[in-house]
Amino acid sequence: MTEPTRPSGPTRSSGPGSGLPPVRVAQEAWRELLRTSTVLLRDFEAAGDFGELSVREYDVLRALAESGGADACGGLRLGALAEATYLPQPSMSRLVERLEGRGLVARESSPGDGRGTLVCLTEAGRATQRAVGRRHVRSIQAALAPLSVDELALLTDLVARLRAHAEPAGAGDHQTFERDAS
Amino acid sequence: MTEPTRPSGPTRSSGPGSGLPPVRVAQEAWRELLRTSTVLLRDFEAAGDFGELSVREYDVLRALAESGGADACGGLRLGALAEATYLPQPSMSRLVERLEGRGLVARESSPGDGRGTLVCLTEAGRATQRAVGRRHVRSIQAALAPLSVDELALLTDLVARLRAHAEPAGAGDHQTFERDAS
DNA sequence: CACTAGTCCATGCAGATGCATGTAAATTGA
DNA sequence: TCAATTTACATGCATCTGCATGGACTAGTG
Repeated sequence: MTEPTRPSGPTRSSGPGSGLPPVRVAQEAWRELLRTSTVLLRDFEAAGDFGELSVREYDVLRALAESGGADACGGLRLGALAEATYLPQPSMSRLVERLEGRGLVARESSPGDGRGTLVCLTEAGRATQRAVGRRHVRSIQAALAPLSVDELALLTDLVARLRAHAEPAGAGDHQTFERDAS
Repeated sequence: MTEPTRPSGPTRSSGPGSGLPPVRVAQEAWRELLRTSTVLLRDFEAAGDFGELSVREYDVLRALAESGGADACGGLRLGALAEATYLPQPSMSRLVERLEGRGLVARESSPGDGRGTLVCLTEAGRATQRAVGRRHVRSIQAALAPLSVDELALLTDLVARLRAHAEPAGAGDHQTFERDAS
């Protein structure tokens, strides 16, 4: 919604400039970016992509699944999980607690550091993550179908440049690591 | 994070094709889109853009400010507000209740329909919205500075096309109106 | 006009969220 | 080696959220 005032909305901007004040261009871009990600995420949830999981819960399972997985457990420390999902540490603590209660992850004391907690996927957790992941991937492809592969690559490049320039992460606390990296 | 399998990350895609499987291109685009909007929003909050307001509260004040404003009150019905901000109606009811308690909005029975509630900005609410809005606009411009005006217009166009294709809104309930404008 | 159905918003209640803080383990320094 | 500091999680507590439901009002039908 919004931006109805100008019938010739900015959406049609194909040529440079597009004729509206530069100040507005940035606002427009941010609003559309935020709204689109909100709406798509809402649709994914409504479509049942995540089954019995919340988006955040799925995010945690996925982060664990992507995290090496080679070791005996291949899990992640709680702090790393919190960072990876941009969630405050206490929230992650509770979230993991609930996932553990449902048998999707296991907590074990971090080897070498008695303070740390290593969070690992159980087999059930891995299976759930895979099932949800498959559904979700299909939804994503359907949702992004309006753009060509080249356009998608371009979009990715544009937003990646924005994110790279954003607050260098962990401004609050924690050490700031960028694991892996796409 | 993510996409560990392929060392040559997709981020470098500048030319067409970019050489990675089309399936992955969509996933990459969605993840980067979601992460970027999340991180930027987080930064805006951390920077204090919204002052004493939560993002959702600001969103409500802005929706009201943009809604005509010509009439005696120029407010919006509660349902319209809920739709405009993609919030469930009961949540909006509570949110408005709190904003009213803080003197930022006023509720009055909708004229012509005894069921409806018209939500209006108070003078304090309008002033707050303007102050926050000014700060926020500056933050937005700073955050989007890495992209040229043309690139921003392009980005807006790409995401707008995605959103246009998404679930046609009001899939749940309510009528779906597009009132006014920024 | 009575009656059923539909719309709009508020509320009960259970669960999720996050800030401030507490506890345990590791690190530093004398 | 031991106190002081720092790091890593966990927990108390006060909201905030949202689903299911309720209450008030309007619209549609005979």
